[in-house]
Amino acid sequence: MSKIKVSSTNYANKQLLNEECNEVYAANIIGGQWSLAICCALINGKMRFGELRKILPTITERMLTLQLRRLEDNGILKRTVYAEVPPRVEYELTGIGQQLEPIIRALETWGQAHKNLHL
Amino acid sequence: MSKIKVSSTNYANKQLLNEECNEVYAANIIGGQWSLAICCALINGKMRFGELRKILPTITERMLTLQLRRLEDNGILKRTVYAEVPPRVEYELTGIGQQLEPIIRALETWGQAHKNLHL
DNA sequence: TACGGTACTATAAAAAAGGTAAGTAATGAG
DNA sequence: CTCATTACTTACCTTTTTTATAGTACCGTA
Repeated sequence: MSKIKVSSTNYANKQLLNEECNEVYAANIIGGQWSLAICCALINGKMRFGELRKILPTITERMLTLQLRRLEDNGILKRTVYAEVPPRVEYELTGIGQQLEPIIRALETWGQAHKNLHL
Repeated sequence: MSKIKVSSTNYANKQLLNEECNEVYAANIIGGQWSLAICCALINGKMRFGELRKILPTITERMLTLQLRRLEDNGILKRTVYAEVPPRVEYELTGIGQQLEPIIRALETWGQAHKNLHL
């Protein structure tokens, strides 16, 4: 995750799919390696950066920051900075972010069913 | 998409998430650039390779093949080869593949809502 | 014999995503 | 003054995903 190259075929293809298929558009928004896990963690309420890091023990700080920024840019979560030292930053789902919950639950159920099939 | 390096941290992280979160596991299965679009196309019934290619005009044959193989390996779709010349191959969703439909619809609705917010 | 249609495969390269390691700022505690 | 704490940032590197381009087998038709 970093800068995208707007001149690439890949970029053009993504744009095209995003325009034509809202489900692909949605999948792209929640589609980073850690995005869904982060959303899932925030379903139960706000959390600090460090708490998220504990819940996702193997994520690097860089990745956590990047994914949080992307989710924030996409309006999925809200970031609140408290002017304290040491700093305190809280993350919480926005309205549209909370509307992901039924989708997450459905994916969870489907994933479980799929796993059972492939035992 | 090709061989994965089982010794990479990335691979380990994915495995871990897949084990712990069924929703992430599910997202990984339907999470290629074209996978959802392919599933979507197949919701209305079986299709041939060439038909899929027409629906996704900018996909390369290689990508279409790779994604179809992956979906097949994951039991999302079934591939039927007819011993004819020129060859004919049909793809259709399996049972678990069809169970994706409500999820796709939900993603579609959510995607639309999200787009409206960001106009 | 050359050609067309279908569903691929092989190889290489580009682009995107993810990981490693180190550093930063501000402040209060010791 | 030094250290610990928190939430990052930066530069660089590896892995994974996607794209580009060319080529294959088969057989019936012209």
